[in-house]
Amino acid sequence: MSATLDVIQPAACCAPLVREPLGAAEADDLARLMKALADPTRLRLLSIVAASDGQEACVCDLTEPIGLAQPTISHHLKILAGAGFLSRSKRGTWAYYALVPGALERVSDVLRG
Amino acid sequence: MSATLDVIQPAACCAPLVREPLGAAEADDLARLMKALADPTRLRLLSIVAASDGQEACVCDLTEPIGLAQPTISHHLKILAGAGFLSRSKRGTWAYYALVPGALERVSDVLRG
DNA sequence: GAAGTCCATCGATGGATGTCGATGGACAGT
DNA sequence: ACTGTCCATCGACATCCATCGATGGACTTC
Repeated sequence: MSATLDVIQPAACCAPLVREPLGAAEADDLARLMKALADPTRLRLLSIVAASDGQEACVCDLTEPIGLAQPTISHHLKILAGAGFLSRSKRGTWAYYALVPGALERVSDVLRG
Repeated sequence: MSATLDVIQPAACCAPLVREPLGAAEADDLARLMKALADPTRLRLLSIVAASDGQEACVCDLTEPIGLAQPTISHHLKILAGAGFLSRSKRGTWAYYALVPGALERVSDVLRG
């Protein structure tokens, strides 16, 4: 099986959604992006990263405020990165996750007319 | 148990998300809204309704273009209505689902800075 | 009232998903 | 080398969820 969620989508997707009916393939792509955002833990992770200095944070800064086990945090961060909302860069022992500029805005645009 | 998804949320929710860290309760509310949008069938239903005349459509018009069984369509429509994105009004034998004005825009606003 | 259409609910089922403990690799400091 | 910290992967488990067939209520038309 191997997940296949490592394929990074550019995090745009489709037409405005309320203009004309979505095709099945477009709906699939958009739903995959929305699924990444449809979890309270991931939303909190996104907002913490976004509010951090330079809009990035290392995993060690994220584990405690969320209050879940470290593997769980890693799991959610991987999903957010796989959907194109976060980018990962390792510096020394630490892994820093940063907000990808424009990714959230592109999803936001699809939701408006 | 009894579902408890019939409690209709006003479909707004919280602060801009990238300004300051979301609290656990706010994240829960927002995630519930995003979950309703995180399914390809529901996204297609929303877009068909939005593109229809008067931004409303009856179930009979939705079953065929989606290509799923009628109970499945009803199930998804109930979820969208429960999240405040659609409203239901019965006229004669038909049940019409209409887009709730501003509901999608409010979610869209949370995603922007 | 009988027959037919529209639709919601119910029960069942297979698959996806969130969570964790255990483990191991990579790196820094002693 | 040894120890300790940071983090990703793995395997397991419990729960949620999308889908369907069957059923029944509500309404229209004959």
